[in-house]
Amino acid sequence: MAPKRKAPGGVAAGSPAAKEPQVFSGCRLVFWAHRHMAVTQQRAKQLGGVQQPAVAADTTHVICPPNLTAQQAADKLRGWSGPTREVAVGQGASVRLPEGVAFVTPDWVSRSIPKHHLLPEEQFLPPGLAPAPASPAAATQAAAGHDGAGTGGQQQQEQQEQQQPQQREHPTGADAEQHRDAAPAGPEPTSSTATVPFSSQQMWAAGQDAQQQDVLQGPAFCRVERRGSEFVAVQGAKPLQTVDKLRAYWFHTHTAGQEAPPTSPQPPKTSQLNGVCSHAIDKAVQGLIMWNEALESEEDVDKVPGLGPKSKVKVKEILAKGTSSRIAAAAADEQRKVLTTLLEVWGTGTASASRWYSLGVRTLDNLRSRTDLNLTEQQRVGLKYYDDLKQKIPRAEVAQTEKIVRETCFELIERWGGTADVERTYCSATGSYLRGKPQSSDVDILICLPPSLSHADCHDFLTEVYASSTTPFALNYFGNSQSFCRATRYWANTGVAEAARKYNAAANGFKISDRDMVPIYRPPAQRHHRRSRGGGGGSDSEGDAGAADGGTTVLEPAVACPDETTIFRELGLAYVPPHMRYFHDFF
DNA sequence: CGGACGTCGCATATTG
DNA sequence: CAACATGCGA
DNA sequence: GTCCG
Repeated sequence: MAPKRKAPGGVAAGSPAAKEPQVFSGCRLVFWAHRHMAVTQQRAKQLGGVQQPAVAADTTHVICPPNLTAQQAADKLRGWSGPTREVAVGQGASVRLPEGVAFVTPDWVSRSIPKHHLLPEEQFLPPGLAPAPASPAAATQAAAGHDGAGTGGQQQQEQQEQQQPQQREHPTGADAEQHRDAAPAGPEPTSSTATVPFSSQQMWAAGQDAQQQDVLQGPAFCRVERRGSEFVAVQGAKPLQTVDKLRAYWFHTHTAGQEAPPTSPQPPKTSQLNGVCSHAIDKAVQGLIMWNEALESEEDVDKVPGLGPKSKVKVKEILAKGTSSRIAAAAADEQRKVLTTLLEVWGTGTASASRWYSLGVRTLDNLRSRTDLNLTEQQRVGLKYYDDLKQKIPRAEVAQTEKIVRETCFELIERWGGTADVERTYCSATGSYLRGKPQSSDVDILICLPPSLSHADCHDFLTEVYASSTTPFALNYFGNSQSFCRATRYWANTGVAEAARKYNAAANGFKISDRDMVPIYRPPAQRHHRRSRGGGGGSDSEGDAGAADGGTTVLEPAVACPDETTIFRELGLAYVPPHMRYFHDFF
């Protein structure tokens, strides 16, 4: 513990301060966090916070490591004799915390700064100190700690798949699950082989109350069985390996045999608005996040993979000054601000936003009043419901929606004369909800009719109808986070030539869509000239056995996957349950 | 240095 | 009007 | 912005 060290470089604290809002004035802060928090500490102090060596009567906040356990907290608080409040933190354990002191993660500091005001402390409670639900059934929230730690906490954040930046090193939320998977800690009764209903499939198949489906908690080792049309089975830490494998492959950041315990640098911010560079920047950020050692010297920065010369300069600047000149520049950049706002209108991409800007649009009201811009239908809708669309939907509401749809669905099946194979019906919310997010920006419900009703024509009221043979692919497509989806496809494309060869001697990869998985051949020299645009459209040039684009050939036969586990197996990957299918979503 | 950086379907714009 | 190109979200 | 050929 010696949190009191100055940031490296000893840059005069306060120099950049001049006009910065003193966000933390009046705060008396105790830092329980570690070395790599030096910059955060420094910033908090620059902005008016007063650091204290230990909890005292006038302490307002304790900044904790995100993975702080109740036990650790208790240890650090030994010697505190003031008034306390008791918090039950699960497994019958409880901890006594000083009255009137807020316990928050470092995120509270870093997120409050750009907001220019203090964010609600409850939303940054370290999961280890989150009050445990009274009963398992009431675990509805705190599902994966998100709620307990902070419902949303980022409702109106820039990106919608929030909370991720802390992933790796900060086992909060769903990550906590992962970490427990990897390294079961004391109190968890991992010996139990109980089947844990961690996701909805089991609940509905068993005809149970949909309300209980939120239970993502439970013994770390989920042992899951086949239910309905889907498998959901996990055991041990393998899913994590798969996640890491895909992540490494996707980002090309093969950090030499790194799989160390949580220690890390601070998660960098992502920027939007970058068309082409974003991939490179994501990669650099990913490299930083994966890096498990504190960055203290410039030489340290040079060791991080994925950083090119430009990125290194920026990281080094942050290392030295605690901030980057680019941040101030970006904040002051009018055009950037306007574009960012315009991009928030659904249906608007960089092209439209830039065009409008060049035509003088500066605000949403400009956009509303202009008649010369020819908004698309989607953009009109997006503008009209701008505020509504920014609203997040609480998890409970998604659950309710899902329940209603499911009941109606099964009722309909019955009315249509669906038979006993109704067990092979799928009707569940997917997307971020399935991944355990405390709130969602939309409700995706995937319905797959049972084989006995495969002939049923529902096209007049459903736009997407999946044949039962395609449901595993649909699930895989809709259930995964975007980045996980990308990574999986990328892996299938280029990472499993061997497996593909077994299907077709000419194949060197697979192509996965939302309805099938087919072997493909892609010419090795794909990094070469390419024509204008891929042949997305209908049949063209190539005559026989599957069309192609850029020389890629689609081959036979398609891979038959009766369930999602097969997809993973064919790709040589350990099955990953839906709620673990993301890494670090910037999207 | 030049080119890729995932892939798809849909809606809309442009072109012939 | 059809064929193609672009923009967009997922 | 970075990697690859």
